Amino acid sequence: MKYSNSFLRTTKETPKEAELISHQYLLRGGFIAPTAAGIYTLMPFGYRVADKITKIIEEELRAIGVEDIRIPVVQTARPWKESGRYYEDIDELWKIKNRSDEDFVLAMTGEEMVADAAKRVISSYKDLPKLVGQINLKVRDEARARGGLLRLREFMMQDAYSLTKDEAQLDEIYQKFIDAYKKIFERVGVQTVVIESDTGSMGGSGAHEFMMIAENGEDKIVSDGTRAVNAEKIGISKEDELDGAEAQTKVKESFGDAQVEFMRGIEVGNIFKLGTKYSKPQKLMYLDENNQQQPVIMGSYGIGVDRLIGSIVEASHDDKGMIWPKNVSPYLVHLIGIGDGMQSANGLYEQLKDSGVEVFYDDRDVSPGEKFADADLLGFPYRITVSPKTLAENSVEIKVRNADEMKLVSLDEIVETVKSWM
RNA sequence: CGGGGAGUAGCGCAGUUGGCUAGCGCACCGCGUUUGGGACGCGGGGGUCGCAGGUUCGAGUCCUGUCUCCCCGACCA
Repeated sequence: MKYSNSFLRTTKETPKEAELISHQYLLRGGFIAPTAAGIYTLMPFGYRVADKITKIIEEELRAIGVEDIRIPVVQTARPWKESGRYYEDIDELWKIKNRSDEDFVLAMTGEEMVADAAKRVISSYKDLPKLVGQINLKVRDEARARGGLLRLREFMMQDAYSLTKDEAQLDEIYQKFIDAYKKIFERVGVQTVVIESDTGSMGGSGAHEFMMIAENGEDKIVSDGTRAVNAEKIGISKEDELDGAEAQTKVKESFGDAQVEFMRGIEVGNIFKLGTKYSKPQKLMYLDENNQQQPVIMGSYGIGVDRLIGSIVEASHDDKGMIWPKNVSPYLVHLIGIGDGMQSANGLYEQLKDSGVEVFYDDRDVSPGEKFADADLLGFPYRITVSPKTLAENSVEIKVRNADEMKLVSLDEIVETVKSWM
């Protein structure tokens, strides 16, 4: 893509609404366009990152046997009334009506819909286990959206569901998801820890969260080095309570005399052992080996895709801009032409494109400084500069975004060199 | 939902005790000069000052109401 053709405008100044560095850079780099609190239009670069994350997630989940489905974003309230959650006064649940005054809810999660659909499929223990999932919009009427992409009212989320006959089968699948999630976060370049968490309004017998440790994360984590829990789970919620006697007692109950430390984190994934919380009231049953009706045991597994984008930037940036991990960067190469180097840059752009390289080409007639500043802000892994200076050596200059050195590579070898990065 | 802050051009901001044609920087358009770290000159375009009502000869400025956005907290599948 050429800069001059792209739906892109970067800004030098930081929009005043942005406090967090990820929010600032994503706005300045034109990755997102705000529309309302917590609701953004994903611009081309933002879309490309989301797309890459999506593909990585799909690959890893298909590898453990998850089958793709699509759950409605506009959901009839009937199953929600069956499960009881419709009446539970969940503030985040966005309730709407159609023109005939019938009740619907927007997709806060998909448990009810999956349980409902599963009734068409499951009748015997021989039908279990089953794994289904999707990557689709979620809508939650959050009391307070914040931090750019870190807490949204509408967002893309991967949510998968397991249907099993008993706890043993659930445990086995639960562990598969933990392993798959670890691979996903590793591939997108985010370091996470798995912690024990509260089940919240999801209900069920257990839950874990994947936390990216970050100073400005919303969640508080208590860890003794071998085991970590969400502070919420052991009844600690306020920051200033952490050193208090009450908090110390709660820590002791959970950790004994072990030395603990407090950390903050961003929750990028969350998994639940739902048990029969949905299957019982919604009557999702199967017939066991002894011809007895049993409720299906469910689990659910989610990753916030948009939040992950924000988290990656929080974790990977410098004072000039973002630093995208190769696997999720909008483009691999940021090509810059300077002065009389433009002609050759045009040619190189076509060559790279023809070779299947994801290359973004700054073909604008603006000063070199502006192009370099944009390249730093946008943060693609490799910058290639073609200028009279490099052409005098019959070469181009390569700079890796997260390293200081630059080096010259001859024009004859540059395409092959770039291909070796793919 | 409680507390705090803010709405003036796409973005960042100024606008005195109410006063004349509402300004500045960036961005944008035209011409020219520039070309390795956000260049320069000259000339331009763009505003119902969040919205509604009120006070006044006169409101961006004062009063009332209302909407929206941001930050802290509560909450958080």
